[in-house]
Amino acid sequence: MISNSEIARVFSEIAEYLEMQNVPFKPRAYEKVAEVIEGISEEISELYKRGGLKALEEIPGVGLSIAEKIEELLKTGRSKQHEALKKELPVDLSSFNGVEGLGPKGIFTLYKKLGIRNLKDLEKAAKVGKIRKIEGFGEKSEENILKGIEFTKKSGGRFVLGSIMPKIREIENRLKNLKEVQKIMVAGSVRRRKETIGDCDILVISEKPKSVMDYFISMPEVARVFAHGETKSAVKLANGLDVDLRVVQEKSYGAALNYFTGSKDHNIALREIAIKKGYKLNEYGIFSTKGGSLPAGGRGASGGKGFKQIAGRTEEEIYKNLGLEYIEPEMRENTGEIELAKEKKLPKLINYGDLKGDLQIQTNWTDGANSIEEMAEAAVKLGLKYIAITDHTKRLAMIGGLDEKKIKRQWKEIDAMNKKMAGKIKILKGTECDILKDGTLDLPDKILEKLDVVGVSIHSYFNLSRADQTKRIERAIRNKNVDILFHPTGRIINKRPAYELDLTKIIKTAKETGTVLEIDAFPDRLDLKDNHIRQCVEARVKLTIDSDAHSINHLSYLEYGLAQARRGWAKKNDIINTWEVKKMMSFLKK
DNA sequence: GCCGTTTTCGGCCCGACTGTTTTCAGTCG
Repeated sequence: MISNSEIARVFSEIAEYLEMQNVPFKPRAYEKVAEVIEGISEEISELYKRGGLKALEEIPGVGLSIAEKIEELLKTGRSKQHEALKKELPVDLSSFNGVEGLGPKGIFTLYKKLGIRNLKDLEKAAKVGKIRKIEGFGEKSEENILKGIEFTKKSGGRFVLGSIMPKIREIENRLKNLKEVQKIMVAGSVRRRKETIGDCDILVISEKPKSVMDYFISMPEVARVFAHGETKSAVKLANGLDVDLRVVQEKSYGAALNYFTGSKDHNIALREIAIKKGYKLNEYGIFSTKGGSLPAGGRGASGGKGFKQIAGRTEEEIYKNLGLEYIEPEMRENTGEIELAKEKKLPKLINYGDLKGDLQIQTNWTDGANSIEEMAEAAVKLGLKYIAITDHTKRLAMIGGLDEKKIKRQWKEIDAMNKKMAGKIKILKGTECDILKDGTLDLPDKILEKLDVVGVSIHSYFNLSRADQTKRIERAIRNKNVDILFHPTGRIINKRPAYELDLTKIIKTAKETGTVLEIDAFPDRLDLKDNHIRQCVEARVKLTIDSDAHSINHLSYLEYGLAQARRGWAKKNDIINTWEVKKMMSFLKK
């Protein structure tokens, strides 16, 4: 059955084909629908099975015409319109992704004039100087295309947030230390803490933008400069990350921060609200459009001239003037937060720093790098009050998974360590017990019932059918000794997709059995992911945010799990390791 | 092609920068 992301890809390609042919408005409609579908956690096929065409039309951005195309895709796996467009314009759209500065119009021209269909054709034509001869292109654009091809070959794709964050913070701190910089903030998808980011937007207030820009484009890690202006510069770092720097005035800082934080859809919705109120919203502020006249356009024209600025200094006053509650950056995806903000009914999100414990930690008893004591000491430094030691079990023989005998020996060490560290931290006896193929567990019940924290997870047979995988997991969490399902979907970002499973069903079963689902905070796992988290919160299934640390350096990954929890609209009370150890344990053992 | 406490028809977000132009289209966010 065709998956949500495959459906989304078909629609985004239709959008691009239509864009190439200069069709008005439709591209945006298809593009929007692709984004929405990508973000839906339930499989569209399930939705359709349940409610037919009607249910499809319930999806925001889907009307009758697109609903029918989804139906066609579900039934035949293909779309006639998509294939017709592809036949008419046989270019490999995905291969051009990431060639900076070349969009649908450019691709169209190059196809018509030179028959370029893919990246290889493009490279060949550019190398022999054919592109510069095409009207609308020149020497410079040809050069940029070649550079773009080089970089897509090298990097390509999006960055895992947790792996790129240290670099971003380093640059942020360096800029912060410039005496010309009064204030600095990283905006964009980084501020919204998306699990992967395509680029990084940095905003500063400065009286001397030129010297800030000059410093920025000459940083040692800058590999290419795309733009270098008074208010905006854009570079690519040697690691492939695109970084944009914008200088704004203090009176527009809040508006700019809001604008550059996005998401795009959130911003569009805000602007529509502004228009209805007789305002204009742009990156300079909210402006009254009544009685003013439009400024002359053209190069260098700034947004607000001729209008009266009503707000813009802070984000708070932007939202306030639009009649909205302040919306946290992690929620700004236009998936219902604006409606709630209108009614002043936004949830109070869990805060960074709210975690008191970590319920998944590996040690050198199996594949971890550090001892129980070292992990505990590191946790104390982070301000945690309790941790669970959850080494793997014997099925993972390769890494020396614990059997009955060995885990009993580990208990003795934990007992001794608890004595030694009494008052500083509580170390809980746990396991990351393997779920076997049939859904039974890798340790006997008589061991499991003695543990403080029983986590279970899948490390084998990723290819079972959806029905079998779901049954397997359900059987495991129905074991009365099981407390938590670790990394429930098994995906590794940019490496491995989630195994086939019916998560909606798992959530239902977890609700019934009181099983906690995990938000594994390891940067390339983030499993559950944001929209799954939201599904759990809505179903009132409790969650835990764990680092899955394999060394003392990994404990700080909790931050990234917490960020996803906020993106999933989780409140403090939805997450059991925000509780004191006593309350948390009595919940698990209930 | 979608959508509606201004609309079931007539709208559809907005500005900076670049390259190739001599007034603007394309791209990006």
